[in-house]
Amino acid sequence: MGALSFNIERRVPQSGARAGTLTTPHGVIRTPSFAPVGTKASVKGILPEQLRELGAEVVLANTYHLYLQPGEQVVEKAGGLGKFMGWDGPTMTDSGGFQVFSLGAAFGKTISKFTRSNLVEDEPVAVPSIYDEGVASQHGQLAVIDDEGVSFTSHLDGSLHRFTPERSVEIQHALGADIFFAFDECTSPTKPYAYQKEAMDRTHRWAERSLKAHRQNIDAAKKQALFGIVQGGRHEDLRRESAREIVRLGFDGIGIGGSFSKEDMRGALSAAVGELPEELPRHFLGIGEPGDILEGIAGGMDLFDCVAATRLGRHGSIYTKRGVIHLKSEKYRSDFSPLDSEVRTSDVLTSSFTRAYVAHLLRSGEILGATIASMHNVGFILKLIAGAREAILDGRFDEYRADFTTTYHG
RNA sequence: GCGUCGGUAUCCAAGUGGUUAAAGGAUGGCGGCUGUAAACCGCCCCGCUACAUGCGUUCGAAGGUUCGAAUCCUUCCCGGCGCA
Repeated sequence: MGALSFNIERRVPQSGARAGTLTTPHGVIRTPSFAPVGTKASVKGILPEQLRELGAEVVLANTYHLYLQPGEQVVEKAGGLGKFMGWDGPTMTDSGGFQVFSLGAAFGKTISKFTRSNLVEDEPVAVPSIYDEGVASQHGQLAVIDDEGVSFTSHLDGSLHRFTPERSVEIQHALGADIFFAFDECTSPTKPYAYQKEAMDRTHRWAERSLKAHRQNIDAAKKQALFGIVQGGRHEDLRRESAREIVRLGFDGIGIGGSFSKEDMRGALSAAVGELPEELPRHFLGIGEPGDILEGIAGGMDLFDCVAATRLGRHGSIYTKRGVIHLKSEKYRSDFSPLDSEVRTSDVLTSSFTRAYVAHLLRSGEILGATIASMHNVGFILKLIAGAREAILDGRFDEYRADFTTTYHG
């Protein structure tokens, strides 16, 4: 089944890195590849045409967000996600599983995709007043999990909603992305082992139900590919078990999910990847920062997505060959050098702007500042990953990675 | 000239006798952000410092009343408005 064909062109034996092509109904993705995140059918601040020019080959949107607004029927009527947003290339949708985490266990906490090294829950953080009187305050979060699915309180208006694996598949069929993900539970790394195991088992049951729901829709199954998500937190035994189970179920591809601390990422990844067959495409969900992407590639991952590039840019931080710099910092006020003098991100799009100019735009609230910085960052990541692909094909990935990490400090 | 309202920290702006170095914004400084609750969030922002329930200096200026004043009184300076 499935509408995907994955072809690995070259492997780097020692590191596990590989380069290939993933063919979807809407075009080819040359892997390893990075999908800019367009949660609400918009990569914030960047036009689809510009994304293409920056080198993007696939974008990822979100089920929870599009279900709430504008509603999946609207996207379906528009002709699917790609048509709706004016992007004619391959698309992906995430299942809403991450929102189970960010609106649930992580709600009002400082934990996120990554946590600080000490895996102790931080003090709750102030949440916007809109939630004060909603259902949320009764249990301190906007998502509550049971074995069947998850009940959500909309972060927009407080209304109550429910996702099950079947419902998530149904919505994602309507959204119509080339690749979509099974509804999973992303756990907080602060939860104990027993809970990680419980949540992982639940994710496996949900995975099976997702697959079943997907296969029942013959039309959708012909056009769309479904990826299962490996969980298991930071525990390598659970990661192995999860990977085996997800592989056994027979998905079109594998996503590696979870929230962990920096130190755990490598171990969790390699434990999972060790159980994966070569021929399935592997997506590292929510990763990442430049160094993490290279580590993921070295660990055998093919696909990445991350909000960091756009969010950091919008917030005033940009990637440079030396690391992230905070453009709004005083020292760039009169810095008329290019955003990154050492890396040509996209020659025509952002390279002509100076740090001082973009800093000015950002400071003064001009939306063009967010756009330029976001484009710069997305271009930086896409360039980094395209370079990695070339390096793999040329058999010099290790040098490429070493070269990058010795100068990049982030 | 007369009347009237007003002059508060970088800016805007609360406060009108007593936990007041002085609410709240904004600007500014620093930090954070990894399947987007995020064009957002946190900390700092009179000076000095041993960064503390410390010292010093502040609310147009100068005097005064009071145990105590940004807050009350007097005069002066500056600004808005009205009338001549």
